[in-house]
Amino acid sequence: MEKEKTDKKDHILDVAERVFAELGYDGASTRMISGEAGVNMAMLNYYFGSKEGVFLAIFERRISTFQSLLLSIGNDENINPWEKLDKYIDSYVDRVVNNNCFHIMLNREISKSKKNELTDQITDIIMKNVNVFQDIIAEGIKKGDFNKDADQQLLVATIFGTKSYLVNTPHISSKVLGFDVMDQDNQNKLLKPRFKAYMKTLLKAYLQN
Amino acid sequence: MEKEKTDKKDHILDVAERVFAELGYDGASTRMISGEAGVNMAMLNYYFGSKEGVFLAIFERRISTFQSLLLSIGNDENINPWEKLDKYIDSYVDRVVNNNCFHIMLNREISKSKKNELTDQITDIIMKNVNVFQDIIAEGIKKGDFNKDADQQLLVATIFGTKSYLVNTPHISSKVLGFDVMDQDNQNKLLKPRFKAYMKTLLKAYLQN
DNA sequence: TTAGATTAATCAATCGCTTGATTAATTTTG
DNA sequence: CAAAATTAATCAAGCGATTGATTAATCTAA
Repeated sequence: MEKEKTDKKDHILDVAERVFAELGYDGASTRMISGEAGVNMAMLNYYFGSKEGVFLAIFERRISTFQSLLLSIGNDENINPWEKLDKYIDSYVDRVVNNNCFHIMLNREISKSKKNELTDQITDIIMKNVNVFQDIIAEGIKKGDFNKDADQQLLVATIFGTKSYLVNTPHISSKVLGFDVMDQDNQNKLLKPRFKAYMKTLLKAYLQN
Repeated sequence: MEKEKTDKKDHILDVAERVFAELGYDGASTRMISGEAGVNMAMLNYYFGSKEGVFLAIFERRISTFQSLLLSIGNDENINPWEKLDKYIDSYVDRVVNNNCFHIMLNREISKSKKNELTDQITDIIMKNVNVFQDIIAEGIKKGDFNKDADQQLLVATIFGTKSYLVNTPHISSKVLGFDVMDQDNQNKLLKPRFKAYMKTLLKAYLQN
């Protein structure tokens, strides 16, 4: 029973994540989510307290493991900055593409220019990921591996922005790339390897002395 | 009266653009927009027919001149691809940063993964801008100025994605850059020149043979 | 006077959420 | 063990509030 309960909650979160990504937080109604998940509407509030509670539950489910994964790369003292960069890119691309619905949802909320409790929470979490990346760059510059004139901050904008463009605006990026980036098969066979290779080449070109 | 009417409509669109950027299309109510604009709610429908009509009016007001500006750069036969790239970046950065509210609004809508009439219209317009950029790159590669191994498509993702990161997620980018990117003074003195210089350096590093 | 501009009042629809009741599962107790 | 008591899960119904939109009355200006 305990197992089934967890599965059901997980199922609701799966559906909610997709619907939020499709229609946005405001555009998605609790009736729609519960309907597509095949549960009574009151269950959302029973399990998660509120609509915002559902959103936060999706959030918490995704971030914890990802966070520690990236940190372990950043703190690994046995590899040099170039290798760290490669590893970071590989892990980041895999994760972001696999959980694209979540990242679409995430980005939509954080792009509201008016602050609120929710955006503040999201900002804090995202900044941790950003800091790991920035530390890698800073270390590489300090050690003399990377070009000291590189703009660390805007480089952050480039890696995370390029990802956002590909994942968060699928209608555009699909037209640009010539295949459906929302299709899981395309993601694994076409998008991921190409994105990784491109990003490494780009960073190498910019960061090398 | 005719003049005043135009001014009033423009004022409504200014307010609506900002409110849409702050709260998203769904999150912004017609009551809120009319309230902040100081007009009766029914005026929105009187002038623009519907909430979506307001949104589209904002859209039409912004795109036409921008479109032809970029096209004139792309079609200029008196300058080489490198110069075109520089000009494109300058114009694009200026425009996007100046009209950041509009672009936040724009990006939020296009990042809904579920298609609708609105997203289709937006997609078409955006693709025109993208195509101008891509033509410049393709021309440069063809002429031998740019590295033929460059990934044209992902380069599109990088320039537009980097911009999105800086402009559309101001809470994040402000923390990364260390100043408020929504402040107009910071935009002109700090963000624009730095963004332009960085983008040119980055593209040069990646595209040079 | 009259067409256009503006208003307050109102519409039906939908929103998130709560309720009270019912069923299913678990625990307690004799 | 089995009856009783308790808890958890699920449901249909409906709440008040808000949404975008419309109406009809009023006002303004040429």
